[in-house]
Amino acid sequence: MDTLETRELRYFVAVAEELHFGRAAERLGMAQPPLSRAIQQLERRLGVCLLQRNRRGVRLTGAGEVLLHEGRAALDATVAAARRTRRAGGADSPGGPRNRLVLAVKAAASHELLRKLLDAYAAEPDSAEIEVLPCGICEQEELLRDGRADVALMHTPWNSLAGFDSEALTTEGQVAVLPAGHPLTARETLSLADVRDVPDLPLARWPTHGTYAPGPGPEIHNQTQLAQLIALGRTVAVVPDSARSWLWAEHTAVPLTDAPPVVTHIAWPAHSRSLALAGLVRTAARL
Amino acid sequence: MDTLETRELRYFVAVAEELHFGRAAERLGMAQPPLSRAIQQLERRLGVCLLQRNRRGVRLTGAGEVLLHEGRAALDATVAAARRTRRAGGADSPGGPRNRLVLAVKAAASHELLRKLLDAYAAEPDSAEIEVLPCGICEQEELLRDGRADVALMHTPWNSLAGFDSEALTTEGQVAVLPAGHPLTARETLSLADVRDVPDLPLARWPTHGTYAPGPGPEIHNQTQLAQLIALGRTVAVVPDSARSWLWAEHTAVPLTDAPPVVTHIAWPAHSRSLALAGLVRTAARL
DNA sequence: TCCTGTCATACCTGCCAGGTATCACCGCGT
DNA sequence: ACGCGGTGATACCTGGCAGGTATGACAGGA
Repeated sequence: MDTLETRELRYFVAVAEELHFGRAAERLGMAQPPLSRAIQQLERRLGVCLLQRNRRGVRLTGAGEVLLHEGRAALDATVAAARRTRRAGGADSPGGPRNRLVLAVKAAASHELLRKLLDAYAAEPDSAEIEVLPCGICEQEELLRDGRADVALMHTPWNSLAGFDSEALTTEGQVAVLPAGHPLTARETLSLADVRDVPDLPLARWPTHGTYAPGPGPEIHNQTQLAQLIALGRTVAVVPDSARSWLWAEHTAVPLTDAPPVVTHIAWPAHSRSLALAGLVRTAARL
Repeated sequence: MDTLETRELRYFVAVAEELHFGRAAERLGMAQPPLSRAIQQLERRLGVCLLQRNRRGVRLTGAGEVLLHEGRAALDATVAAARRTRRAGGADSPGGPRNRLVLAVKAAASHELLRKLLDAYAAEPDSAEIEVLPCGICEQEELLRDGRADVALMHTPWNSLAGFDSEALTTEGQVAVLPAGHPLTARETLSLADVRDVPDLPLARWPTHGTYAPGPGPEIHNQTQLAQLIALGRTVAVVPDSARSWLWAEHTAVPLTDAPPVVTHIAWPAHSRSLALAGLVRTAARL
């Protein structure tokens, strides 16, 4: 009577994202009419108008926006359930599942810490196998939510810890990375204002949740690309202290006095009850 | 292909909870054979054995336990989606939905704070209507998760904030509530050890998530009952400072030196994006 | 005014969810 | 040893609904 089926949520989210029945149907691999009908049924069952059909496109109502957000969360939870169940599948005897844990890490971030963590955890008795899943800049939240990962290393203020349990591991300052020999490298320290408006060196832009903030600087996709652009004297970047480990000879790092500190956390879905995860977190907290 | 339907999750959770196909089918209002078949299909689709069918009952495998936990979370998320969408339904124009917020509060806890919060929020411009939903001792988490409530007042260390966003509002100490005239009331302060083992006054037990820890003291269901039992000289209780407001003449409160402080939080689902909620939280943080 | 793009309607069909009847199997009493 | 009760699995059928095709209604633009 009043329970939404996953299928209906999938359909609605597709339509709400495309704002176009035809394209949504194509994306779902079905014809448009049954999709229209399914959405109508959904609206009737909920007793709520979700979409405002003006000829020439579709708009979300307030209730539609709510269902889009809540429905996405619910869909994530269901695919996470399927994935985690499959993952737990191989080992079976209730005694020793010998779980695998998938750990999501921003590529090249917190490398030292990660190495220490993996070594320390492997030395524990009964440690599970850890699969390291390298991911993009802000992808960890999504990976945890949809079950592709069980635990992640996150970095505030870039990642949001909302909805996860977490434990802070380390705090570090940030540095400006400049081309070696640039006039600013003569200074002992810099402020954010100093590097934000260098005329010849626009500040590099990282994607936040897949999109780039507008600005003059180049759009950076990975660390190597960034290193190269800095070495070529085309840009300047603000990165955590620990990034010094991958700097080149053509780079110079200058500490920033007023950049927000970067805190590395280990984070996991709040409802998690895995013993292996608990062990990993305990190990991390002791580092 | 690989997406779990809500129906399948409902079925599996029922079987996993009952550990009995017949009873689960009855609970679901269906016959047993289709249920058996549905679970088999689920196992085949996931490629995982979820249940160990020993004649004479059923047991969960490791993967089954994972799916039970994750599936419950996913089901909660879907019913929450439906409920919140319905609730957002009445008002429609994208401009002013005039939302209602449902606020879950442990009955009689933080009464003063709640009054101040409601008054302050009502005085705000554009404040939404707040429906106060009184609930049991540890029910708030469940209400938030399945969408019956949008926001709650919680009290650590009793409530867990895992999976929610929250803002701490007040901190208070705890007091021991004794029958007036009891020898211990002569003391200025007490320690937990003092009240834990009073021979004639066993410590009252509150339910935690629906179950009572074992112990000698009486099982308390509500505050009136507790007040009466203390007044009759049958038990002693440890309660937050603010509970002094409902004490009787036959009660005496003595501060405890080593009880953990009680922190009142306002908490809400981490992914919430409601403007009305944001306003309420802002008001609360300013109190 | 036609044409185009959009969503809704009408109607049909095949599949699958669910029901009934029954089986296979085990434990347990006598 | 034998039947009996209780368990989950199998076989088979059927109705409803998900999904497809064809087409309509309607708005906006040239």
